[in-house]
Amino acid sequence: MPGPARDTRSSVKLSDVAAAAGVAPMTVSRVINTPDRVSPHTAARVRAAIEKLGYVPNMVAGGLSSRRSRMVAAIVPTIAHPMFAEMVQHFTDTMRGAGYQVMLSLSGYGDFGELDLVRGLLARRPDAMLVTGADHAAPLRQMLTEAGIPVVEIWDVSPQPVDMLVGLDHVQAGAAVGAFFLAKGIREFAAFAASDARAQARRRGFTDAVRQAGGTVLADPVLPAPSTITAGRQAMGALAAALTCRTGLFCSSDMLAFGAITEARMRGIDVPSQLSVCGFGNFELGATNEPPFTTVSVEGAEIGRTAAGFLLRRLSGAPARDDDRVHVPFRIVERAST
Amino acid sequence: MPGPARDTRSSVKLSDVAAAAGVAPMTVSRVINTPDRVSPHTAARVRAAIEKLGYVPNMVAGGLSSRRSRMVAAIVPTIAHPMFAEMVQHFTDTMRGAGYQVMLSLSGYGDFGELDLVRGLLARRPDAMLVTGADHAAPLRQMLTEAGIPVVEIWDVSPQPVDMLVGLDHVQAGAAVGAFFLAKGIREFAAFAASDARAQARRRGFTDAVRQAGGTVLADPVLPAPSTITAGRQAMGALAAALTCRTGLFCSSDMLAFGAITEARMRGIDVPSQLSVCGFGNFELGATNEPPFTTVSVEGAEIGRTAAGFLLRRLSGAPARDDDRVHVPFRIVERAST
DNA sequence: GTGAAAGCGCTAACAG
DNA sequence: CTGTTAGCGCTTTCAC
Repeated sequence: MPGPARDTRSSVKLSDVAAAAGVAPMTVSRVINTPDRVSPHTAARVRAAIEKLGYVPNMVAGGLSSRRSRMVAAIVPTIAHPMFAEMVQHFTDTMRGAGYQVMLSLSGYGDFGELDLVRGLLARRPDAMLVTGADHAAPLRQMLTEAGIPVVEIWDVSPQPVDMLVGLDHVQAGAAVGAFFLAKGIREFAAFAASDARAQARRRGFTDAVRQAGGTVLADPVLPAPSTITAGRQAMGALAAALTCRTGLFCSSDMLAFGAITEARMRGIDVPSQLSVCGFGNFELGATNEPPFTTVSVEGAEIGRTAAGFLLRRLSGAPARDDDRVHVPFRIVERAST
Repeated sequence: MPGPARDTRSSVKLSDVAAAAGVAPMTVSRVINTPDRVSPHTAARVRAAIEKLGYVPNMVAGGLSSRRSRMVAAIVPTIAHPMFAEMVQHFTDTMRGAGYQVMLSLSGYGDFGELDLVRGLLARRPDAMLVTGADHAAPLRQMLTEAGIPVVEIWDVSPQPVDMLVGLDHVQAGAAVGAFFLAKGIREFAAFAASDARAQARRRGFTDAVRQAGGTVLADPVLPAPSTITAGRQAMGALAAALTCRTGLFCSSDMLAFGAITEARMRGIDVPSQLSVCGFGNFELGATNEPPFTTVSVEGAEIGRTAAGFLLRRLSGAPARDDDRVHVPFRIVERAST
């Protein structure tokens, strides 16, 4: 038989409340989960007992029985990035508003052991799952599929999403920045991009676009992920000597752009007449800088809310639909740096 | 009897693996949890079956039975603040390294509904809990105590911690900044502080210290939490006219300090000769700024790791000790702004 | 080293 | 509207 409790923690359980209130355990369960199916009078008595005993329901037991954990798992690479922090914040807020707890996991950059991470999360039987990225290895895709729960992939596009998708087309975003510079008559370019796949996709979209239009790419160094201000300053230091005529610089993150602009100021390179700079992410940093700088704005909050909305719709029983795969829009916010 | 599964998700269970491997369910459980108590040969057979069937253990069931969830709950106000982001990152990393998943909850500033939040988390029967702040209302304290699990409070000090503590003395940090300015011969002061309790404690420590030394506090506006660069710029705009002689400005966050310094530059106020600025948090922003600015450094990473270490020690069965209540050190990092 | 039996605390389904 | 019954999938304990 099962051993004694490992400790005496909160041993008050549903049946204790039931006994105290003089009702069946099931009635207590109903008061907690479906109060409108209990007479107001009984409910009041039960609630008094709950209060008096300090009863905290055991959702582990409830989850085992009902096969619903009221919990969703979310995997993001980091929360140090304002975009993800904001997205996570809104995702968790929306989910909690609907009665779901979010179990957040930080995967770091590099995808090492993402399969184990997902397995560990699925072992907790979440009702749904959010994952960052849409380019998963086959075993991971399979595990996600076989879990039989709604899955939403965010922050990336894919021709073959596992299930739902709230993605951003990073290549297209980079290309848009290229077109933006080209429209200003700029013909020399540089790109600073972090090493992660999404940053590189933006960089590639950018360099491909400007080269196709006959532009020259002076440099496109790969910088460590996650991006830092320091990396931007250093990359700018290295680029400075190569600048001859007006150059369009695209940075895969506002952190890099901020560093680049700071370094340019120190070196007497004028922004925007000698160096035209566009960042990515629309962090507060860029808007309040002097000069405020141009950036690509992506609504992290909207990604979080949309992803949550998709999962909640499915969790409420709605079937899969065509429109639960969306690309989130981005827009170039033009400021004084270009 | 219980209904059919709500869905067909991953119906492969421990007993299926056992059947496939030709052993008892208990043996499969041992292979997963205590592999050294199973013969290598049997273990290999079981592992093959697990692999073949794609079995993912159900920790909900396991948790109900063993009364251990291998999960810890953590509550922080926000992850938008680099200090908390870093702390959370290291806390979760350390915990995961020891086999614990972290369930992160963001409480926002304002403490509204923190009791419900904690109740909801305890319903999941975490093995331990981290909470931010140490000044909790009585019902919350009681709930935490009665949960019977190790609790660590961080980021604040308290004469009466619920259990363990990894705290920072914010009043003392503010006072140290005051002393730092005073030692430079500064006699006029200002403080920009966010409205949250910790920021106000730092502000109070600062203003009390400088007033006690005969200094004058020109202004100490309360700004919205969380702190933004914009708020710092605006507060600086309002303060500018009042500056006469060299003034020491303490900001409760590097965000505010950054905004203040940017605004000062725009207004032709020289830093540090006319305005001496010290921030708080040691964000990358301050180190890379021109001029780099002085700040109070607190190791978020260390708080996270220490808190995790405390919980893990307790979880491994160690009793409460005197030294599981520590104050984390802070230090003033002097840079060009002072 | 391995197995069998007995629940962990809760809820689905059915009965009244 | 309320109660009864039978598990959810796993681990504890004890026996071999």
